[in-house]
Amino acid sequence: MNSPSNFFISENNVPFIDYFKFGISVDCVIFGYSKGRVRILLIERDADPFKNSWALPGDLVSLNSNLDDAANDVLKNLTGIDNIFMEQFYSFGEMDRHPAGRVVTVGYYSLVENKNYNPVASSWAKSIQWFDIYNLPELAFDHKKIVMRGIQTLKRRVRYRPVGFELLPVKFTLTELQDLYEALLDSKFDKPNFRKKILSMDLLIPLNETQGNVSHRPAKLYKFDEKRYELLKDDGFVFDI
Amino acid sequence: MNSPSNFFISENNVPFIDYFKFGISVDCVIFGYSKGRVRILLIERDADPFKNSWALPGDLVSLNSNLDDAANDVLKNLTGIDNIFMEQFYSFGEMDRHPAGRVVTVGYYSLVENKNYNPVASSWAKSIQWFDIYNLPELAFDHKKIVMRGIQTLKRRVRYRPVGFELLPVKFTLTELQDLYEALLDSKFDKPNFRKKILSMDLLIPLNETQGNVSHRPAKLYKFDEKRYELLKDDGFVFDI
DNA sequence: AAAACTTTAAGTAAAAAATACTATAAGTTA
DNA sequence: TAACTTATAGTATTTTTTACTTAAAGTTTT
Repeated sequence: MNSPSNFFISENNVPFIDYFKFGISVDCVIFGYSKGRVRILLIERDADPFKNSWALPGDLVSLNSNLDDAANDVLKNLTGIDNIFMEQFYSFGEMDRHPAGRVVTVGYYSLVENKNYNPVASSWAKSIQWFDIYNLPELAFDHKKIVMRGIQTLKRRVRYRPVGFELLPVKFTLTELQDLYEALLDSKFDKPNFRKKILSMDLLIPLNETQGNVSHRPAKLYKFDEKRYELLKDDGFVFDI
Repeated sequence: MNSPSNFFISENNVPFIDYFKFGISVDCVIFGYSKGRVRILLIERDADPFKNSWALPGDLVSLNSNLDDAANDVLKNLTGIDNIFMEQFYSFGEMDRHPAGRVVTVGYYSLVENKNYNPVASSWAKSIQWFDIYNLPELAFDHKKIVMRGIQTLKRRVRYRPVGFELLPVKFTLTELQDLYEALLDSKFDKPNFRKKILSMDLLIPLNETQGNVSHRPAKLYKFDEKRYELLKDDGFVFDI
Protein backbone atom coordinates (compact mmCIF):
# COMPACT_ATOMS: atom_id res chain seq x y z
CA MET A 1 0.00 0.00 0.00
CA ASN A 2 2.97 2.31 0.16
CA SER A 3 2.89 3.31 -3.46
CA PRO A 4 -0.21 5.14 -4.56
CA SER A 5 -2.52 3.12 -6.74
CA ASN A 6 -3.12 4.27 -10.31
CA PHE A 7 -6.69 3.19 -10.15
CA PHE A 8 -8.27 6.42 -9.16
CA ILE A 9 -8.70 9.51 -11.23
CA SER A 10 -9.88 12.62 -9.48
CA GLU A 11 -12.76 14.67 -10.78
CA ASN A 12 -10.52 17.34 -12.32
CA ASN A 13 -8.92 14.70 -14.53
CA VAL A 14 -5.73 14.87 -12.54
CA PRO A 15 -4.41 11.34 -12.14
CA PHE A 16 -4.64 10.25 -8.55
CA ILE A 17 -0.92 9.74 -8.40
CA ASP A 18 -0.24 13.42 -9.00
CA TYR A 19 -1.57 14.18 -5.54
CA PHE A 20 1.11 12.04 -3.95
CA LYS A 21 3.99 14.43 -4.24
CA PHE A 22 4.06 15.98 -0.80
CA GLY A 23 6.85 15.79 1.70
CA ILE A 24 5.88 15.50 5.36
CA SER A 25 8.14 16.66 8.12
CA VAL A 26 8.01 16.99 11.87
CA ASP A 27 9.46 19.86 13.88
CA CYS A 28 9.98 19.77 17.62
CA VAL A 29 9.69 22.71 19.97
CA ILE A 30 11.51 21.45 23.06
CA PHE A 31 10.99 23.57 26.15
CA GLY A 32 13.54 23.42 28.91
CA TYR A 33 13.64 25.18 32.23
CA SER A 34 16.39 26.18 34.58
CA LYS A 35 17.14 29.05 36.92
CA GLY A 36 13.72 30.56 36.46
CA ARG A 37 13.96 30.80 32.69
CA VAL A 38 12.13 28.97 29.96
CA ARG A 39 14.23 28.05 26.95
CA ILE A 40 13.89 26.16 23.72
CA LEU A 41 16.36 23.90 22.03
CA LEU A 42 17.67 24.86 18.59
CA ILE A 43 20.17 23.23 16.28
CA GLU A 44 22.55 24.82 13.85
CA ARG A 45 21.97 23.15 10.52
CA ASP A 46 24.87 21.52 8.74
CA ALA A 47 22.88 20.63 5.63
CA ASP A 48 21.10 22.44 2.87
CA PRO A 49 18.73 24.13 2.69
CA PHE A 50 19.41 26.81 5.29
CA LYS A 51 22.86 25.43 6.08
CA ASN A 52 24.38 27.27 9.10
CA SER A 53 21.04 28.66 10.19
CA TRP A 54 19.41 28.01 13.54
CA ALA A 55 16.34 25.83 13.28
CA LEU A 56 14.03 23.55 15.22
CA PRO A 57 15.09 19.92 15.40
CA GLY A 58 13.07 18.41 12.58
CA ASP A 59 13.26 16.29 9.47
CA LEU A 60 11.32 14.76 6.64
CA VAL A 61 9.21 11.76 7.57
CA SER A 62 9.86 8.54 5.70
CA LEU A 63 7.03 6.59 4.11
CA ASN A 64 7.24 3.84 6.69
CA SER A 65 7.11 5.80 9.90
CA ASN A 66 4.13 7.32 11.62
CA LEU A 67 4.17 10.90 12.86
CA ASP A 68 4.70 10.33 16.57
CA ASP A 69 7.55 7.92 15.94
CA ALA A 70 9.11 10.26 13.43
CA ALA A 71 9.09 13.08 15.97
CA ASN A 72 10.79 10.90 18.57
CA ASP A 73 13.36 9.65 16.08
CA VAL A 74 14.22 13.12 14.88
CA LEU A 75 14.83 14.30 18.40
CA LYS A 76 16.97 11.33 19.23
CA ASN A 77 19.03 11.61 16.07
CA LEU A 78 19.71 15.31 16.31
CA THR A 79 19.99 15.85 20.03
CA GLY A 80 20.39 12.47 21.71
CA ILE A 81 17.24 13.07 23.75
CA ASP A 82 15.18 9.92 23.87
CA ASN A 83 11.94 8.69 25.28
CA ILE A 84 10.23 11.85 26.46
CA PHE A 85 6.65 13.03 26.55
CA MET A 86 5.86 14.72 23.24
CA GLU A 87 2.61 16.10 21.91
CA GLN A 88 1.42 17.37 18.55
CA PHE A 89 0.10 20.93 18.46
CA TYR A 90 -0.40 22.22 14.91
CA SER A 91 0.40 21.56 11.26
CA PHE A 92 1.82 24.12 8.88
CA GLY A 93 1.20 23.82 5.17
CA GLU A 94 1.89 27.05 3.35
CA MET A 95 2.92 26.41 -0.23
CA ASP A 96 6.24 28.21 -0.12
CA ARG A 97 7.47 27.12 3.28
CA HIS A 98 10.19 24.77 2.00
CA PRO A 99 12.55 25.60 -0.88
CA ALA A 100 12.98 21.97 -1.96
CA GLY A 101 9.34 21.19 -2.63
CA ARG A 102 5.94 21.09 -1.08
CA VAL A 103 6.37 20.09 2.55
CA VAL A 104 3.70 20.07 5.22
CA THR A 105 5.19 19.99 8.69
CA VAL A 106 3.60 18.75 11.87
CA GLY A 107 4.62 20.64 15.00
CA TYR A 108 5.32 18.79 18.24
CA TYR A 109 6.25 20.19 21.61
CA SER A 110 7.82 18.75 24.68
CA LEU A 111 9.05 19.79 28.10
CA VAL A 112 12.24 18.58 29.68
CA GLU A 113 14.21 19.38 32.75
CA ASN A 114 17.44 20.99 31.58
CA LYS A 115 19.70 19.23 34.04
CA ASN A 116 18.61 15.75 33.03
CA TYR A 117 19.22 16.18 29.35
CA ASN A 118 22.54 17.01 27.91
CA PRO A 119 21.74 17.31 24.24
CA VAL A 120 24.60 16.58 21.85
CA ALA A 121 24.57 17.67 18.26
CA SER A 122 24.60 14.70 15.94
CA SER A 123 23.63 13.73 12.41
CA TRP A 124 23.49 16.92 10.38
CA ALA A 125 23.24 19.20 13.39
CA LYS A 126 26.47 21.19 13.58
CA SER A 127 25.79 22.54 17.05
CA ILE A 128 22.98 22.70 19.53
CA GLN A 129 21.97 25.28 22.07
CA TRP A 130 19.28 26.42 24.49
CA PHE A 131 17.80 29.85 23.77
CA ASP A 132 15.66 31.98 26.03
CA ILE A 133 12.19 32.13 24.50
CA TYR A 134 12.23 35.90 24.68
CA ASN A 135 15.56 36.16 22.90
CA LEU A 136 15.64 33.95 19.86
CA PRO A 137 17.98 34.19 16.86
CA GLU A 138 16.83 34.30 13.25
CA LEU A 139 15.32 30.97 12.33
CA ALA A 140 15.25 28.89 9.15
CA PHE A 141 12.10 28.20 7.13
CA ASP A 142 8.92 29.37 8.90
CA HIS A 143 10.24 28.14 12.22
CA LYS A 144 9.64 31.46 13.93
CA LYS A 145 5.94 31.04 13.29
CA ILE A 146 6.04 27.46 14.55
CA VAL A 147 7.84 28.46 17.72
CA MET A 148 5.38 31.26 18.39
CA ARG A 149 2.42 28.96 18.07
CA GLY A 150 4.21 26.41 20.25
CA ILE A 151 4.71 28.95 23.02
CA GLN A 152 1.09 30.00 22.79
CA THR A 153 -0.02 26.36 23.02
CA LEU A 154 2.21 25.70 26.01
CA LYS A 155 0.92 28.72 27.90
CA ARG A 156 -2.63 27.59 27.36
CA ARG A 157 -2.15 23.91 28.10
CA VAL A 158 -0.03 24.42 31.16
CA ARG A 159 -3.03 25.95 32.87
CA TYR A 160 -5.34 23.00 32.56
CA ARG A 161 -3.02 20.04 32.37
CA PRO A 162 -0.19 19.27 34.77
CA VAL A 163 2.43 19.26 32.01
CA GLY A 164 4.55 21.62 34.05
CA PHE A 165 5.75 18.81 36.24
CA GLU A 166 7.73 17.46 33.29
CA LEU A 167 10.05 20.41 33.74
CA LEU A 168 10.94 19.70 37.36
CA PRO A 169 13.06 16.98 38.92
CA VAL A 170 11.10 14.10 40.36
CA LYS A 171 11.47 15.58 43.83
CA PHE A 172 10.79 19.28 44.13
CA THR A 173 9.81 21.95 46.62
CA LEU A 174 6.64 23.99 46.45
CA THR A 175 8.68 27.11 45.86
CA GLU A 176 10.38 25.52 42.89
CA LEU A 177 6.97 24.61 41.52
CA GLN A 178 5.74 28.14 42.02
CA ASP A 179 8.83 29.63 40.38
CA LEU A 180 8.24 27.40 37.38
CA TYR A 181 4.63 28.44 36.95
CA GLU A 182 5.53 32.06 37.36
CA ALA A 183 8.14 31.72 34.62
CA LEU A 184 5.81 29.81 32.31
CA LEU A 185 2.89 32.15 32.74
CA ASP A 186 4.97 35.26 33.22
CA SER A 187 3.13 36.30 36.38
CA LYS A 188 3.36 36.32 40.15
CA PHE A 189 1.37 34.38 42.73
CA ASP A 190 0.89 34.87 46.44
CA LYS A 191 3.01 32.23 48.16
CA PRO A 192 0.67 30.98 50.89
CA ASN A 193 -2.24 30.89 48.47
CA PHE A 194 -0.33 29.08 45.77
CA ARG A 195 0.67 26.28 48.11
CA LYS A 196 -2.84 26.06 49.53
CA LYS A 197 -4.32 25.71 46.08
CA ILE A 198 -1.85 23.18 44.80
CA LEU A 199 -1.97 21.05 47.95
CA SER A 200 -5.76 21.05 48.00
CA MET A 201 -5.71 19.27 44.63
CA ASP A 202 -4.26 16.29 46.40
CA LEU A 203 -1.90 15.55 43.53
CA LEU A 204 1.36 15.89 45.42
CA ILE A 205 2.91 13.25 47.64
CA PRO A 206 4.86 14.78 50.55
CA LEU A 207 8.17 13.04 51.10
CA ASN A 208 10.04 12.61 54.35
CA GLU A 209 12.90 14.58 52.90
CA THR A 210 13.98 18.15 52.73
CA GLN A 211 16.16 19.94 50.29
CA GLY A 212 19.86 20.09 51.21
CA ASN A 213 22.66 22.53 50.68
CA VAL A 214 20.69 25.69 51.25
CA SER A 215 21.64 28.48 53.59
CA HIS A 216 18.23 28.80 55.13
CA ARG A 217 15.46 26.61 56.38
CA PRO A 218 15.23 23.73 53.91
CA ALA A 219 11.86 23.12 52.29
CA LYS A 220 10.02 19.84 52.26
CA LEU A 221 10.21 17.82 49.06
CA TYR A 222 7.21 16.55 47.16
CA LYS A 223 6.62 14.37 44.14
CA PHE A 224 3.78 14.36 41.64
CA ASP A 225 1.18 11.64 42.10
CA GLU A 226 0.67 10.40 38.55
CA LYS A 227 -1.55 7.48 39.44
CA ARG A 228 -3.92 9.69 41.30
CA TYR A 229 -3.97 12.15 38.42
CA GLU A 230 -4.95 9.40 36.00
CA LEU A 231 -7.79 8.41 38.33
CA LEU A 232 -9.05 11.95 38.88
CA LYS A 233 -8.87 12.73 35.18
CA ASP A 234 -11.36 9.98 34.42
CA ASP A 235 -13.85 11.61 36.77
CA GLY A 236 -13.77 14.81 34.76
CA PHE A 237 -11.35 16.53 37.13
CA VAL A 238 -9.66 19.56 35.63
CA PHE A 239 -6.26 20.63 36.80
CA ASP A 240 -6.43 24.40 36.98
CA ILE A 241 -3.76 26.84 38.08
CA MET B 1 9.53 24.99 -6.39
CA ASN B 2 6.64 22.58 -6.70
CA SER B 3 8.72 19.61 -7.79
CA PRO B 4 11.21 18.39 -5.26
CA SER B 5 14.81 19.12 -6.12
CA ASN B 6 17.18 16.23 -6.75
CA PHE B 7 19.98 18.08 -5.10
CA PHE B 8 19.70 16.69 -1.66
CA ILE B 9 20.46 13.22 -0.51
CA SER B 10 19.43 12.27 2.99
CA GLU B 11 21.87 10.69 5.40
CA ASN B 12 20.47 7.17 4.92
CA ASN B 13 21.33 7.36 1.23
CA VAL B 14 17.71 7.64 0.30
CA PRO B 15 17.40 10.18 -2.51
CA PHE B 16 15.61 13.28 -1.32
CA ILE B 17 12.89 12.78 -3.89
CA ASP B 18 11.82 9.51 -2.33
CA TYR B 19 10.45 11.45 0.63
CA PHE B 20 8.05 13.32 -1.60
CA LYS B 21 5.46 10.64 -2.07
CA PHE B 22 2.89 11.58 0.53
CA GLY B 23 -0.66 12.55 -0.10
CA ILE B 24 -2.16 15.26 2.09
CA SER B 25 -5.86 15.53 2.74
CA VAL B 26 -8.17 17.62 4.83
CA ASP B 27 -11.23 16.33 6.66
CA CYS B 28 -13.91 18.57 8.11
CA VAL B 29 -15.92 17.90 11.23
CA ILE B 30 -18.87 20.25 10.81
CA PHE B 31 -20.94 20.69 13.94
CA GLY B 32 -24.52 21.80 13.57
CA TYR B 33 -27.13 22.51 16.18
CA SER B 34 -30.89 22.47 16.20
CA LYS B 35 -33.64 21.52 18.60
CA GLY B 36 -31.24 21.04 21.46
CA ARG B 37 -29.09 18.49 19.67
CA VAL B 38 -25.56 18.69 18.36
CA ARG B 39 -24.99 16.98 15.03
CA ILE B 40 -22.24 16.52 12.54
CA LEU B 41 -22.43 16.53 8.79
CA LEU B 42 -21.51 13.37 6.91
CA ILE B 43 -21.48 12.53 3.23
CA GLU B 44 -22.15 9.25 1.55
CA ARG B 45 -19.21 8.60 -0.73
CA ASP B 46 -19.83 7.96 -4.41
CA ALA B 47 -16.20 7.24 -5.24
CA ASP B 48 -13.65 4.63 -4.35
CA PRO B 49 -12.21 3.89 -1.92
CA PHE B 50 -15.05 3.32 0.57
CA LYS B 51 -17.71 3.96 -2.05
CA ASN B 52 -21.18 4.05 -0.40
CA SER B 53 -19.74 4.52 3.07
CA TRP B 54 -20.45 7.49 5.30
CA ALA B 55 -17.46 9.75 5.75
CA LEU B 56 -16.39 13.23 6.72
CA PRO B 57 -16.34 15.78 3.93
CA GLY B 58 -12.71 15.71 2.89
CA ASP B 59 -10.37 15.31 -0.04
CA LEU B 60 -6.79 15.21 -1.13
CA VAL B 61 -5.06 18.57 -1.21
CA SER B 62 -3.53 19.64 -4.50
CA LEU B 63 0.05 20.85 -4.72
CA ASN B 64 -1.02 24.41 -5.28
CA SER B 65 -3.39 24.97 -2.44
CA ASN B 66 -2.65 25.67 1.18
CA LEU B 67 -4.38 23.75 3.96
CA ASP B 68 -6.92 26.32 5.08
CA ASP B 69 -8.01 27.01 1.51
CA ALA B 70 -8.21 23.31 0.77
CA ALA B 71 -10.51 22.78 3.75
CA ASN B 72 -12.81 25.56 2.62
CA ASP B 73 -12.85 24.31 -0.97
CA VAL B 74 -13.63 20.76 0.05
CA LEU B 75 -16.55 21.88 2.12
CA LYS B 76 -17.91 24.05 -0.64
CA ASN B 77 -17.55 21.36 -3.30
CA LEU B 78 -19.14 18.59 -1.33
CA THR B 79 -21.83 20.39 0.64
CA GLY B 80 -22.29 23.83 -0.86
CA ILE B 81 -21.37 25.44 2.45
CA ASP B 82 -19.12 28.41 1.87
CA ASN B 83 -17.30 31.02 3.82
CA ILE B 84 -17.57 29.83 7.39
CA PHE B 85 -15.29 29.95 10.40
CA MET B 86 -13.09 26.86 10.31
CA GLU B 87 -10.20 25.86 12.53
CA GLN B 88 -7.56 23.16 12.41
CA PHE B 89 -7.43 20.79 15.37
CA TYR B 90 -5.19 17.75 14.75
CA SER B 91 -3.34 15.79 12.07
CA PHE B 92 -3.58 12.07 11.60
CA GLY B 93 -0.75 10.16 10.01
CA GLU B 94 -0.95 6.44 10.69
CA MET B 95 0.68 4.48 7.93
CA ASP B 96 -2.30 2.33 7.02
CA ARG B 97 -5.05 4.90 7.24
CA HIS B 98 -5.64 5.17 3.47
CA PRO B 99 -5.80 2.18 1.13
CA ALA B 100 -4.52 4.09 -1.89
CA GLY B 101 -1.21 5.22 -0.44
CA ARG B 102 0.37 7.13 2.36
CA VAL B 103 -1.96 9.98 3.25
CA VAL B 104 -1.65 12.35 6.18
CA THR B 105 -4.89 14.15 6.89
CA VAL B 106 -5.37 17.45 8.66
CA GLY B 107 -8.55 17.71 10.71
CA TYR B 108 -10.63 20.90 10.70
CA TYR B 109 -13.75 21.67 12.61
CA SER B 110 -16.46 24.23 12.23
CA LEU B 111 -19.75 25.23 13.79
CA VAL B 112 -22.81 26.24 11.84
CA GLU B 113 -26.39 26.97 12.58
CA ASN B 114 -28.46 24.24 10.98
CA LYS B 115 -31.21 26.46 9.68
CA ASN B 116 -28.88 28.76 7.76
CA TYR B 117 -27.13 26.03 5.87
CA ASN B 118 -28.91 23.67 3.61
CA PRO B 119 -26.11 21.43 2.48
CA VAL B 120 -26.52 19.78 -0.91
CA ALA B 121 -24.56 16.76 -1.99
CA SER B 122 -22.36 17.54 -4.95
CA SER B 123 -19.21 16.35 -6.64
CA TRP B 124 -18.66 12.77 -5.56
CA ALA B 125 -20.94 12.97 -2.56
CA LYS B 126 -23.95 10.77 -3.24
CA SER B 127 -25.95 12.06 -0.32
CA ILE B 128 -25.46 14.19 2.72
CA GLN B 129 -26.96 14.08 6.17
CA TRP B 130 -26.77 15.40 9.72
CA PHE B 131 -26.09 12.79 12.40
CA ASP B 132 -26.48 13.12 16.12
CA ILE B 133 -23.01 12.98 17.63
CA TYR B 134 -24.13 10.27 20.03
CA ASN B 135 -25.53 8.11 17.26
CA LEU B 136 -23.12 7.89 14.37
CA PRO B 137 -23.06 5.29 11.60
CA GLU B 138 -20.00 3.27 10.63
CA LEU B 139 -17.45 5.57 9.08
CA ALA B 140 -14.88 5.20 6.31
CA PHE B 141 -11.11 5.31 6.89
CA ASP B 142 -10.18 6.30 10.43
CA HIS B 143 -12.90 8.95 10.45
CA LYS B 144 -14.37 7.65 13.69
CA LYS B 145 -11.15 8.53 15.43
CA ILE B 146 -11.07 11.95 13.79
CA VAL B 147 -14.64 12.69 14.81
CA MET B 148 -13.97 11.65 18.39
CA ARG B 149 -10.99 13.92 18.68
CA GLY B 150 -13.00 16.72 17.06
CA ILE B 151 -15.75 16.37 19.64
CA GLN B 152 -13.22 16.39 22.43
CA THR B 153 -11.62 19.53 21.01
CA LEU B 154 -14.95 21.27 20.67
CA LYS B 155 -15.96 20.49 24.24
CA ARG B 156 -12.74 21.93 25.51
CA ARG B 157 -12.61 25.02 23.32
CA VAL B 158 -16.22 25.94 23.79
CA ARG B 159 -15.48 26.61 27.46
CA TYR B 160 -12.85 29.24 26.96
CA ARG B 161 -13.68 30.74 23.60
CA PRO B 162 -17.06 32.02 22.53
CA VAL B 163 -17.22 29.69 19.54
CA GLY B 164 -20.67 28.58 20.63
CA PHE B 165 -22.23 31.72 19.21
CA GLU B 166 -21.47 30.43 15.72
CA LEU B 167 -24.19 27.87 16.25
CA LEU B 168 -26.94 30.37 16.98
CA PRO B 169 -28.79 32.80 14.76
CA VAL B 170 -27.49 36.35 14.92
CA LYS B 171 -30.34 37.27 17.24
CA PHE B 172 -31.01 34.85 20.05
CA THR B 173 -32.58 34.63 23.48
CA LEU B 174 -30.70 33.82 26.65
CA THR B 175 -32.64 30.59 26.98
CA GLU B 176 -31.54 29.54 23.51
CA LEU B 177 -27.96 30.26 24.46
CA GLN B 178 -28.32 28.25 27.64
CA ASP B 179 -29.90 25.32 25.80
CA LEU B 180 -26.98 25.33 23.38
CA TYR B 181 -24.36 25.24 26.09
CA GLU B 182 -26.23 22.55 27.93
CA ALA B 183 -26.30 20.44 24.78
CA LEU B 184 -22.65 21.09 23.96
CA LEU B 185 -21.38 20.37 27.44
CA ASP B 186 -24.01 17.78 28.24
CA SER B 187 -24.93 19.39 31.55
CA LYS B 188 -27.50 21.63 33.23
CA PHE B 189 -27.21 25.18 34.53
CA ASP B 190 -29.36 27.19 36.89
CA LYS B 191 -31.30 29.62 34.77
CA PRO B 192 -31.03 32.86 36.76
CA ASN B 193 -27.36 32.22 37.45
CA PHE B 194 -26.53 31.42 33.84
CA ARG B 195 -27.99 34.66 32.62
CA LYS B 196 -26.29 36.61 35.38
CA LYS B 197 -22.93 35.18 34.46
CA ILE B 198 -23.26 35.64 30.74
CA LEU B 199 -24.60 39.18 31.04
CA SER B 200 -21.87 40.21 33.46
CA MET B 201 -19.30 39.48 30.75
CA ASP B 202 -20.68 42.40 28.84
CA LEU B 203 -20.42 40.59 25.53
CA LEU B 204 -24.06 40.65 24.57
CA ILE B 205 -25.91 43.56 23.04
CA PRO B 206 -29.56 43.66 24.13
CA LEU B 207 -31.87 44.44 21.22
CA ASN B 208 -35.18 46.26 21.30
CA GLU B 209 -36.85 43.18 20.00
CA THR B 210 -38.46 40.10 21.43
CA GLN B 211 -39.01 36.70 19.94
CA GLY B 212 -42.32 36.23 18.14
CA ASN B 213 -44.73 33.39 17.61
CA VAL B 214 -44.46 31.86 21.04
CA SER B 215 -47.37 30.95 23.24
CA HIS B 216 -45.94 32.55 26.32
CA ARG B 217 -44.10 35.64 27.36
CA PRO B 218 -41.61 36.32 24.57
CA ALA B 219 -37.98 36.69 25.58
CA LYS B 220 -35.73 39.58 24.75
CA LEU B 221 -33.32 39.10 21.86
CA TYR B 222 -29.59 39.67 22.11
CA LYS B 223 -26.69 39.63 19.72
CA PHE B 224 -23.04 38.86 20.31
CA ASP B 225 -20.70 41.84 20.53
CA GLU B 226 -17.77 40.72 18.39
CA LYS B 227 -15.97 44.03 18.43
CA ARG B 228 -16.00 44.14 22.18
CA TYR B 229 -14.78 40.55 22.33
CA GLU B 230 -11.81 41.39 20.13
CA LEU B 231 -10.96 44.27 22.42
CA LEU B 232 -11.29 42.31 25.65
CA LYS B 233 -9.31 39.42 24.24
CA ASP B 234 -6.29 41.64 23.76
CA ASP B 235 -6.38 42.50 27.46
CA GLY B 236 -6.01 38.86 28.40
CA PHE B 237 -9.73 38.41 29.04
CA VAL B 238 -10.78 34.79 29.07
CA PHE B 239 -14.28 33.83 28.12
CA ASP B 240 -15.24 31.16 30.60
CA ILE B 241 -18.54 29.33 30.96
C1' DA C 1 25.62 30.93 72.11
C1' DA C 2 22.74 34.63 71.23
C1' DA C 3 21.10 37.80 67.69
C1' DA C 4 20.02 38.67 63.02
C1' DC C 5 18.44 36.90 58.91
C1' DT C 6 16.07 34.18 55.48
C1' DT C 7 12.73 31.12 54.00
C1' DT C 8 9.13 27.67 55.05
C1' DA C 9 4.71 27.01 56.56
C1' DA C 10 0.34 27.62 59.01
C1' DG C 11 -3.52 30.58 59.96
C1' DT C 12 -7.05 34.30 59.60
C1' DA C 13 -9.96 37.88 57.88
C1' DA C 14 -12.06 40.32 54.07
C1' DA C 15 -13.73 40.28 49.38
C1' DA C 16 -15.58 38.13 45.47
C1' DA C 17 -17.79 34.57 43.04
C1' DA C 18 -20.69 30.64 42.58
C1' DT C 19 -24.87 28.38 43.97
C1' DA C 20 -29.48 27.71 45.49
C1' DC C 21 -33.66 29.47 45.89
C1' DT C 22 -37.90 32.94 45.95
C1' DA C 23 -40.76 36.23 44.04
C1' DT C 24 -42.63 39.01 40.53
C1' DA C 25 -43.61 40.55 35.89
C1' DA C 26 -45.13 39.94 31.16
C1' DG C 27 -47.06 37.77 27.99
C1' DT C 28 -50.56 33.78 26.03
C1' DT C 29 -54.56 30.77 26.05
C1' DA C 30 -59.11 29.19 27.73
C1' DT D 1 -60.84 37.57 33.73
C1' DA D 2 -58.51 33.48 35.47
C1' DA D 3 -55.12 30.05 34.71
C1' DC D 4 -50.81 29.18 32.87
C1' DT D 5 -46.16 29.52 31.10
C1' DT D 6 -41.88 31.57 30.72
C1' DA D 7 -38.85 35.63 31.43
C1' DT D 8 -36.53 38.32 34.62
C1' DA D 9 -35.25 40.45 39.03
C1' DG D 10 -33.74 39.77 43.60
C1' DT D 11 -31.85 37.71 47.90
C1' DA D 12 -29.56 34.75 51.00
C1' DT D 13 -26.16 31.11 51.65
C1' DT D 14 -22.11 28.82 50.69
C1' DT D 15 -17.73 28.36 48.62
C1' DT D 16 -13.63 30.14 46.61
C1' DT D 17 -10.26 33.57 45.97
C1' DT D 18 -7.36 37.09 47.54
C1' DA D 19 -4.74 39.68 50.81
C1' DC D 20 -2.34 39.74 54.75
C1' DT D 21 -0.26 38.19 59.56
C1' DT D 22 2.29 35.37 62.38
C1' DA D 23 4.99 31.54 63.89
C1' DA D 24 8.50 28.10 63.11
C1' DA D 25 12.86 26.16 61.36
C1' DG D 26 17.03 26.45 59.85
C1' DT D 27 21.68 29.28 58.65
C1' DT D 28 24.98 32.83 59.31
C1' DT D 29 27.07 36.47 61.85
C1' DT D 30 28.98 38.51 65.86
